Amino acid sequence: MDDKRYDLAAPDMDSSAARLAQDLRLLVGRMKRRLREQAGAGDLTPSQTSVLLRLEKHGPATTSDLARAEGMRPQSMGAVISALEEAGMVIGTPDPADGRRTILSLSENCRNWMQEGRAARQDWLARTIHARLDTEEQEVLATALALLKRLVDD
Amino acid sequence: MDDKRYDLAAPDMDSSAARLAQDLRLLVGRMKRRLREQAGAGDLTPSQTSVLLRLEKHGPATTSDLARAEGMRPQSMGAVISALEEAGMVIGTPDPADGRRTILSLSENCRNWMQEGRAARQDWLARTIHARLDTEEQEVLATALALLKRLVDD
DNA sequence: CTAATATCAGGACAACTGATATAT
DNA sequence: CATATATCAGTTTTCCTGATATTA
Repeated sequence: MDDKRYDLAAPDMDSSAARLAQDLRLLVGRMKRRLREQAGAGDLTPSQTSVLLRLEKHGPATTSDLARAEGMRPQSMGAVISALEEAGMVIGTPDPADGRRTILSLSENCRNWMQEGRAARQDWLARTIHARLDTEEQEVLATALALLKRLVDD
Repeated sequence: MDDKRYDLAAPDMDSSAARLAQDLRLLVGRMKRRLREQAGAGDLTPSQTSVLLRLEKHGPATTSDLARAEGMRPQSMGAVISALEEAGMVIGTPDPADGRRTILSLSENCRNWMQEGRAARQDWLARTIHARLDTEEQEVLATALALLKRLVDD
């Protein structure tokens, strides 16, 4: 049914997947840079933001839990956590039931910070989505994100 | 309280924007890692792939042109180009009309390589989109990508 | 002289791998 | 002993900033 090859060099052929791939690749690169740009101005890095929102949503977790959830190595997540602990956003307490584990949870300061909306105001991406996309467009984005998850979740 | 999952982080902002932002941030991180993963031994990096596809689509360009198009600094693009020149994929010739410029174009080898479909077969992302998303879903993705461009272009 | 192009040099960041100590 | 957690140390990648030479 599909004897067509994925031939990027033939513009006359229906290669919407290839075009989508290129657009997506470009978008990921730009988004990555944009997020990092914003991180310098007092914001948190994307990884840090993601961790805080995850802890807020799902409750306390260990470094390994978070690494699995974000799809990165425990060592890499360890560095993210260290930065958050240093910033006083996250507190680690030993698990009484398992001496290997350290349970990470949001600090009181961090909760206040979030409740005051400072997290949201400093969240460039959320701010921009809110400002630039209307409700209907946000729905399209939500649908597309679900599709994109299929691509990266193996 | 569980109903206020997202409200904690954004009491004065549309909660769906915050959730979308988190999902998108997570996706970008995972996609970035996925793309790098796939760039194995003889494969190209995402930036390199993007440059080749752009040259193929829009014709010869200078380092600065490409940097502008991809949203990065000329120095950064210079490194990408150097790698592609080293790999024999891209050739630079001086602009006779402007001594500052070097016009970059695809090498004969690179064109053959693309026409043989090897570029596409090595394009994990295009392959995966084709395999995992049907036509309708690809349209949703295309629409969403247009929206996302609005967020990063500015 | 000012602006654009390209490149050299050095740095920051976020991920990686490998090795190790400790607890289950 | 085998497995899981966490961390230390070093590396890689990809982008960045700053400075400089050259040409328009």
